[in-house]
Amino acid sequence: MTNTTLKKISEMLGLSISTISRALKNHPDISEKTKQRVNELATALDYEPNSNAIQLRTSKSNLFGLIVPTVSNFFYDSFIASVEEESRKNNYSLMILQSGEDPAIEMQNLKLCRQNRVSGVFTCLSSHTINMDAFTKFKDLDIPVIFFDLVPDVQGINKVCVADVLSATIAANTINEKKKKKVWAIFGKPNLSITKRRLEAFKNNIDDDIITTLHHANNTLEAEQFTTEAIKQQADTIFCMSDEILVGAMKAIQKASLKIPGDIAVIAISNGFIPKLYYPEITYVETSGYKLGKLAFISMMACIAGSTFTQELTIESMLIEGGSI
Amino acid sequence: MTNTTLKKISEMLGLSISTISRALKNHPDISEKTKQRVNELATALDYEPNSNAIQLRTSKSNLFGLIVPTVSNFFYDSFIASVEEESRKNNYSLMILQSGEDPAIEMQNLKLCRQNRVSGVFTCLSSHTINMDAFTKFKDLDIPVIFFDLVPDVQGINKVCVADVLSATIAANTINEKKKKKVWAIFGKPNLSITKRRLEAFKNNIDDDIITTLHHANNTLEAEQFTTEAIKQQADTIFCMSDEILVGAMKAIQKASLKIPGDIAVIAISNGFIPKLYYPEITYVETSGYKLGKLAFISMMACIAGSTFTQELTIESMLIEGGSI
DNA sequence: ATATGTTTAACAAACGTTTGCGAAACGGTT
DNA sequence: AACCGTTTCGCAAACGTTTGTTAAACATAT
Repeated sequence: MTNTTLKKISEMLGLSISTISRALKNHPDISEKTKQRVNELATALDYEPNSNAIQLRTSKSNLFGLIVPTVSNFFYDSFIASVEEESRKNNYSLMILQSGEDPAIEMQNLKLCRQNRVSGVFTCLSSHTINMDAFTKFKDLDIPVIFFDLVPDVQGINKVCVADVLSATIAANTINEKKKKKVWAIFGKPNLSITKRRLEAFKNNIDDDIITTLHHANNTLEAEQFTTEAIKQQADTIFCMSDEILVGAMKAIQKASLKIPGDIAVIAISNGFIPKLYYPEITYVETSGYKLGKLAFISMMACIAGSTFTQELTIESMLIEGGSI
Repeated sequence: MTNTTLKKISEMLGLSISTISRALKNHPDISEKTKQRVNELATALDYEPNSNAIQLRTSKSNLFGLIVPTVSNFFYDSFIASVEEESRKNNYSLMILQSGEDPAIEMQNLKLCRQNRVSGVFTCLSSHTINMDAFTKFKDLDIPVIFFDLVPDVQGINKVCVADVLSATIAANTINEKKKKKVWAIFGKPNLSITKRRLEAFKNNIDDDIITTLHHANNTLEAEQFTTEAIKQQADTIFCMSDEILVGAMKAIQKASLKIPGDIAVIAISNGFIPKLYYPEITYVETSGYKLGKLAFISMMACIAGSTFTQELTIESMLIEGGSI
């Protein structure tokens, strides 16, 4: 079976194509009687407008691109879920692309976005991306770009991020209040700006009389090794900058059969899923991918609506108490 | 700045639009000299073909739709990651839609797929979907549909799923070999066919002399409650049909401070992410979303290539030993 | 009767491509 | 000089819409 088009309907009804088009859009030029005839036949034939034709004619695409290192990640998946939800509600579709931390694929994905004439793109830079040239094309074409999470350190672009400084500060203060003595703070890859900000804020806010050591783990396994070492050194608290780190830390703690928080306390910055898997649940400072998605969408809609000045938005974070400290 | 089009290039070069089009596609009718001139200007102007125009003209969309209850799920996210990867490699884009278990939204999403003239759709039915009428439209339009994971119980459609019977059988056999005495087997929602198949296979394969009780948990919390009860009843093994169940079970076990596998053994059917979060790692029968995605894509490409007969494919599962049983 | 206004609908161009067909331009053969 | 075969390119239609402009039909007022 072939798709029904305006032409098909017009021929069956002996009307012109433009009349059909206007009738379906409830244009005042068309009489009620014809509108009714058209609508009846249209629904009978299951007419569904061809998006490609519409987009070609109107040069409006109602499509957003979303580029992420990988979909399979406890932070990004909730971000995506959130943006998809809003997009659908606002009559947009979402084209999702993964860069897999590969700048070349990232370029290819950006090109795909342009070829599909997206109305805007949400993107999280892979850690290796440095060259921002690719994004100037979007500026030239007036296609809004919203950077989220790992945002580049340049001015004049739209960014939405979690409150790195605030969340690390909250974590530090919580440790202070609990009168801890010896803290191992484990951070992620040292070159990421997200890492730098969290580390800086943590260092600046942790009490001076607490013995604090700072570490960088590149992955879960390294986090586990650091934690094992921390246990040997009789640290009383582990701070984890991210879920990836937390998973490693917990592995080490379970392996050593330590009681939380009696033998050792744990506190993390997290999206919230992982901390709730353990008992007692881990106390964490929430950085919600879901909320970030909502914020990113709002920012996008502002751009679409014509807002010319760029903005840097931040979601607040708050402490979610488990029983781990 | 406005987009570069064939027309623009043709005017600047004093050639016709069709010549430009052919030159860019390396058509033999065009002389090498003109091809070179055209290509140079095209790259200089950053020409990027308008997908909408191409798709309109050729009525080929190079777009797949993917509908899933939610992106934010440890099985679906890896499935999506897998399909996206393959799609990109094969020059297709992916439009991702969430149904949120709501049949109405599911209908809306299917309509969106049709309006965007997708080349095919991957879909996982939300548990409440029963009416298959919506999918007959796709059959009428010759748009292939690949059902995955939770597939409907009807004939003549393309399905890819994990090997439910096999994986439950493997789990049962593992328990048999370990000479366990008292097993609590916790399954998911009773109305799902995936639940029925796993339950049936498990029941049929577990040794008769093992005291086995079967339970249905609708969510993680219920799984936790069942497990607490199991501990009270001194069960020596917990079988978890899914990650959702496993998370609940582990919560209860940690709460009771039991040693795995000494005090209680655990075995699950899982995608693999959750089992590796604990120490010892949980022994599980692998049902990989990633592999399922690959398989689904292969099935899709077969349809696209013109394969007319429908197929039901299954990925094999295998036991991944942790230290939990 | 003509003039004027209102309702209703058709015409045609445009969006950016692809592609079948026709036609210049050119060289080579008799 | 007439013919023919290539090479190289342009013309025009089509994909399915939207939308500005024009035009028929009819009613109302002078």
